[in-house]
Amino acid sequence: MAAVRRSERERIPPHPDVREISLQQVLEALVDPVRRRIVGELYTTGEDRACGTFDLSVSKSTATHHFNVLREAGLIRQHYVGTSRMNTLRRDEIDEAFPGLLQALMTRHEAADRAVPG
Amino acid sequence: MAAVRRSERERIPPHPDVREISLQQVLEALVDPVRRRIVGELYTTGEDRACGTFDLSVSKSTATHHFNVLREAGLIRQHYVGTSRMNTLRRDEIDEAFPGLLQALMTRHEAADRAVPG
DNA sequence: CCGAAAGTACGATGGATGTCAAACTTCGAT
DNA sequence: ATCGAAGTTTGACATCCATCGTACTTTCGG
Repeated sequence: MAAVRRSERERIPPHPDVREISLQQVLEALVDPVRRRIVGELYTTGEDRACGTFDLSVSKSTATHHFNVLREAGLIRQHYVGTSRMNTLRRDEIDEAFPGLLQALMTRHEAADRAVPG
Repeated sequence: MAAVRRSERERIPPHPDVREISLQQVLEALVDPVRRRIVGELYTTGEDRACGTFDLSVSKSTATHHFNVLREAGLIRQHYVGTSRMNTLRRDEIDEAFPGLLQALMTRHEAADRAVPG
């Protein structure tokens, strides 16, 4: 018997509900430059992206950690496609919980160095 | 005039220019609940406040540390009045550098626990 | 079935950083 | 001149967290 075929639900840890998202956790997630870059890329492209398609300067295990933090903070939604874990920005829900926050953080600022990486 | 009367300028460390304020530093400053509370009180009251008038749950030396971080991040301006160090929110300048950020962070959110403390 | 690809899990580690107490400085008031 | 109030400075400490390497799991293609 081949390996037990787990459903996607079982492979992906749970996502928090919109009502459970706390500002504290969102800020702790977005204060890290690597995580802000991830969200920035999702924000500008507006499409789902596999973990491996991001231009991150960290190892794979560290990247996994960052995606976990983002998911637990309620910022992204994850689902599997084959061996690839796809990531979606929960834009509408975040906007509902914290109006204007994402836009304020993701807008490219003149003086600010790394607001949104390309 | 016995003692050398130092000017206020000499007693207070320098403040960064608006153009030098970085989003990274602002986020690192505002991710701490104590510092976000300080900014929150300044934001809602809109008046200068001495360090001692804040309802913080930390020691004096820790409070000093937090005010320093906020000043170095460009979020507050400080000046002496007697032995009291007064703190002003640099609201206009922050709004210019990061439009909408302060409002998004300081607005009271329903589900979010401690967006703006009292 | 086998191998490669994409991630995950698990320690381990090094650097920040929030915290405090104690000693000190500065200023206003008595 | 002295005392207290307000803050600062310094040093120590504990904890958190980003990071990595290695081993492991799952899936897809041949």
